[in-house]
Amino acid sequence: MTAMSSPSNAPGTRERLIQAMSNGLQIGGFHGVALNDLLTQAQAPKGVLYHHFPGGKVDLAVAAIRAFVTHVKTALDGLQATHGDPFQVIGAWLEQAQKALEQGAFERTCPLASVALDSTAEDVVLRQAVARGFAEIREYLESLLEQAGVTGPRASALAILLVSGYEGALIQARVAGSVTPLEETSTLLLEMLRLELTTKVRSK
Amino acid sequence: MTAMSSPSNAPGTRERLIQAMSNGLQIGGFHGVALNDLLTQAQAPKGVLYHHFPGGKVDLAVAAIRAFVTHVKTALDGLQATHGDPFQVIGAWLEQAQKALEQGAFERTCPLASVALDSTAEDVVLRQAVARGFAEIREYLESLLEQAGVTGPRASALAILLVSGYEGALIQARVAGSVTPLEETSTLLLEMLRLELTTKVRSK
DNA sequence: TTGACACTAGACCGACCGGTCTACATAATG
DNA sequence: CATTATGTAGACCGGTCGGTCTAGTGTCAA
Repeated sequence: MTAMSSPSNAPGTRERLIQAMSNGLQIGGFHGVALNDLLTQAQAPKGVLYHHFPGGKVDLAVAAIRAFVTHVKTALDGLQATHGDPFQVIGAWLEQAQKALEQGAFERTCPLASVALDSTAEDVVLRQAVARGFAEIREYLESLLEQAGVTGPRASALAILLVSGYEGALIQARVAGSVTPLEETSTLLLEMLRLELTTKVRSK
Repeated sequence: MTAMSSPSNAPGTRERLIQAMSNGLQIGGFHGVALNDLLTQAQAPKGVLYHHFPGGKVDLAVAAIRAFVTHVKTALDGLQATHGDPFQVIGAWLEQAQKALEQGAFERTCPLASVALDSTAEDVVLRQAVARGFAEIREYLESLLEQAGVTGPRASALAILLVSGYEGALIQARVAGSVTPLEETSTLLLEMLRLELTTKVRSK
């Protein structure tokens, strides 16, 4: 193995490329982001991209999606460490999303969503990566809800709703240039969750 | 005025272009769709596009967005005519969306969402068109809920949630290649709505 | 030392994109 | 009939895209 670089070292070129692609996907989507821009942003020449990602743009995008999902799960892990109650974890997650939205001036959305929408049926690998990402996040939320006493199928349905509401709210917030859609959606989502949890606790 | 063509006549070239762009936006998004493809699809040469839409691609997309929103509102009007209860109208709307999703083999999504995500901050007109479209749909749902006795602010919040859930569910359904996300989301959304309406009726 | 290998580096290319341009058909208007 | 509006038609262009190619660099192992 080479002296340095591969996994876990400096901000390695490979990682910078992934980071740049992640940014690009959040801002402009898969078709909207130009490879040359990413390379400029990552201070890297063309060849290095082809070296690390033989599959080119698609390959890099898949890596960025994977990295993003990992990032989300890590963030949720962190929240889980500071908040005992699953309900509070989800509340904190939505709150955090709102702050991120404001900080990003409403230009950053979920890369999963953007890739999901501007990919066509031919982009099989891209779609699969997104599908898997969503599934992982849903599973995480699902297990969180189950910890709070919600039964399997119900937890699964609620996890889907949480993701639906979150993604849909981000879309509306972006074009409106306002946090209101996310705010209102979060409030109602949490309201519903609270209702669910108290009911479940009663029946426990 | 010319003998024929302008508004409401044959399937006019202009309308065919709008229709093609609408398809394109639903399938590949703004950046994902090629003008040449649209022209082939609409059996029209380049010049005719420039004639009808001096602003080019953006102009055409705005028209397609407008047309789509009108189409949605018309569809809701139709549902309202056959279903007296606002709750049933929304239920029928979600059901219809599910059928459309299956018929389109999960490739057609809401053009509002796709444009919202693959447009950047520079695409002002595009963003505004989408923002207005979302606002109009929300207002429609809001008035529907108010008819059912929900008070203003609450109706507004619920309208936002409905759109959020709907859009987010479509995204998940698309990449999953399954109606399940939309099914589950719809069920929970309607459940919440029913709870809301019975509560309101009681307090009426 | 030297060969192999991982990585960096950027010039280059064909394809395609959106946009512009000029030419033509049709038909209402004077 | 001539004129002008409106709409149809497609060749053409500059710019940019993603992808490929060849060359250079540093560091291991033999």
